[in-house]
Amino acid sequence: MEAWRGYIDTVGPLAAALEADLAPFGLTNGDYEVLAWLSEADDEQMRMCDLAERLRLSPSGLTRRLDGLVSGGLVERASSSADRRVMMAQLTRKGRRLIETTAPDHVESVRRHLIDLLTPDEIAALASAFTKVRAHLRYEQNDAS
Amino acid sequence: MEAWRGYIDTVGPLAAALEADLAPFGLTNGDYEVLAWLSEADDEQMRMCDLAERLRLSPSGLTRRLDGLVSGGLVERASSSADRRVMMAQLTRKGRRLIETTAPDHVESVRRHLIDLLTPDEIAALASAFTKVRAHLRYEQNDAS
DNA sequence: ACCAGTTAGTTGCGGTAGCAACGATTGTAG
DNA sequence: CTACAATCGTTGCTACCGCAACTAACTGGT
Repeated sequence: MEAWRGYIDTVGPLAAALEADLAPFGLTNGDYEVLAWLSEADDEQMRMCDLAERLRLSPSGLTRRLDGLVSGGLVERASSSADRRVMMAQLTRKGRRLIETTAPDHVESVRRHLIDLLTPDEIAALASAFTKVRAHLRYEQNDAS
Repeated sequence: MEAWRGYIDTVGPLAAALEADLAPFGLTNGDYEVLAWLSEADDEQMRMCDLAERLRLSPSGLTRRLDGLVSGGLVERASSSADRRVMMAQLTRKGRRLIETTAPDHVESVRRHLIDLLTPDEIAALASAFTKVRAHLRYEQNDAS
């Protein structure tokens, strides 16, 4: 049970530390995640609803997060020709440049604050543990339907 | 690095699942934590600033969180006789009853969603890992001062 | 071809939290 | 003793996010 209290006291501050490292680039953790997913997607674009699922955001949350990125010129909205309901979030050239310069720094930040502090065994245990927890959460979710 | 992505995708939903289990009692995770800390404190009361630190909340955040608990009759504000600047958050009888009935359920919820899914080795690795990360975060924080 | 049901995205609203500013009190030096 | 600094809590402001409601568009059965 002290593992639980340790978890509680670590998760928040860890996220805050990563966010602080990202601040010089003018990005929040959430913004970074958007750009990272888009940069890995085909044609550097994704449907809003797919993106929302990836980011574990509600549709409205994603709409507003994208508003910020659009006004910053990092992402563009483009309507799909195949389905006129869907809006594609499309990475701009500026957005691509920013994520490319930011990513190495962010990866280094994650290493410094987390990965490099742990033994390979601990990292494997973490990965295994979170996989199990996630599987259980998904199971419960489907169970309710 | 897939450990990291797993972490990201697990932390949020896990907190949401615990919050959902707490909802029938009319409590959020944050409210529960306030009551839990107060119930363990001497005289079931704590100074606002000490409580804010424990909860990793800013002073203003705690003020408003307490507003909610006070209007729900679970906590009272009491001024300190020793130092007229400080306000004590004091658990009420109603608050004590609620935390006493809620706590077993919450502990069971944490077990079900997390602890019982893992091997003892994994739990130990988690505890060890978070302790290291927390120590490193504190070190950096002091370094900046 | 049409209508019910589903899906996609946006908007209004409420709840929560951080920062900066403030008032009040206490501690510390000179 | 008095001035200056530090501490404690609250409030205004802003930002973020989820839910519910809404519009628009697609889908499937008849």
